[in-house]
Amino acid sequence: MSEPTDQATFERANRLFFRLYQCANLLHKNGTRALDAFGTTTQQWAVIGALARPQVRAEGMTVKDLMAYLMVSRQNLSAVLDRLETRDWLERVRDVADGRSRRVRLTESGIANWTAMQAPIAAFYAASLNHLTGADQSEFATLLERLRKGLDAA
Amino acid sequence: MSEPTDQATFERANRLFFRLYQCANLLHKNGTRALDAFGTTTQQWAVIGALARPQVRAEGMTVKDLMAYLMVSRQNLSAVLDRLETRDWLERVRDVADGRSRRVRLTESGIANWTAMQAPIAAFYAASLNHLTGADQSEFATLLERLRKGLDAA
DNA sequence: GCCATTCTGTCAATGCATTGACAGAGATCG
DNA sequence: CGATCTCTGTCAATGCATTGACAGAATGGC
Repeated sequence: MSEPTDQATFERANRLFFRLYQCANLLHKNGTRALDAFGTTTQQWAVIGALARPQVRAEGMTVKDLMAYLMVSRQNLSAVLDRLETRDWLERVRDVADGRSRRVRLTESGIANWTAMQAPIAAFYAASLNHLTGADQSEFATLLERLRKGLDAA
Repeated sequence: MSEPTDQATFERANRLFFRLYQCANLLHKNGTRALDAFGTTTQQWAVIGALARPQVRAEGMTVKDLMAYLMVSRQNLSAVLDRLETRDWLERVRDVADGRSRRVRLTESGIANWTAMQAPIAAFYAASLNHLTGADQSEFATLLERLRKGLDAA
């Protein structure tokens, strides 16, 4: 094996990012379609999923922490939270410890809907990961995490 | 090694898709930032990159083929093409073989800008892939391709 | 020639995502 | 107490992305 040329290195990276771009679009499109019955997008799915975690469910998360967790802007997150709050899936309550913060918490209705969404989500996962073994998926997640670190620094 | 439980399988998939979601957002944000000097987004970058390929550059691509290649909707692509056309980076010319089609082709200005963009793009690639070896990247691209097939079917 | 199909474009609605700027309320520190 | 910083929310602009619906022009089959 000889050293790859700069050109080959560039094209390899190009292929990688192009496929990432395609997968991201497909995730949004088909993920949202999978949750069509709930009128829920992948972004809302991510927000609810974050709030439904066992260690979070009871007390909720501050907006700041949710921003950091999802890595989206405050203005963007605010709009998504507004939509979910309007539907009564979550509520924003003042933090007793710090009056500036608001804790975002799933309502009972939100938890019920999240529970109901598990079946179509599992089906979506199964169909999407059809060509990937369990080991592939673990490796995949590791590579994504390394890429995330690099993208964060870039 | 025992068989993984359904719960573990679900959580592995969950982690995978969440990281994909994060990487996609970071790609858009930081990729666009890398091309800030050109006022070009990652989406426009993808379009120009498709049209700049050697086998395409001379004759251009039809809108239909570009849609299939990028896997985006006609209405979305149309707006992106409008912006690039306004900046005189590309042109839409009638296909001589089929009057319904229009061939989208880079202008000289578009090609010049694409050439100038190569350096910042290479720098972005290098920084983003800092934690990934060449072998990692090849493996990564393969996994993304398998996921794309699954997502397409889902 | 006529009809159906294809290719493209547009209009409208909705939602995601960024940035910059401004504001108010609460916390913190001197 | 007063200045500063933090957390949140909002307004505005821009761009990406989807869907559904309608329209016009060109092609192809019969």
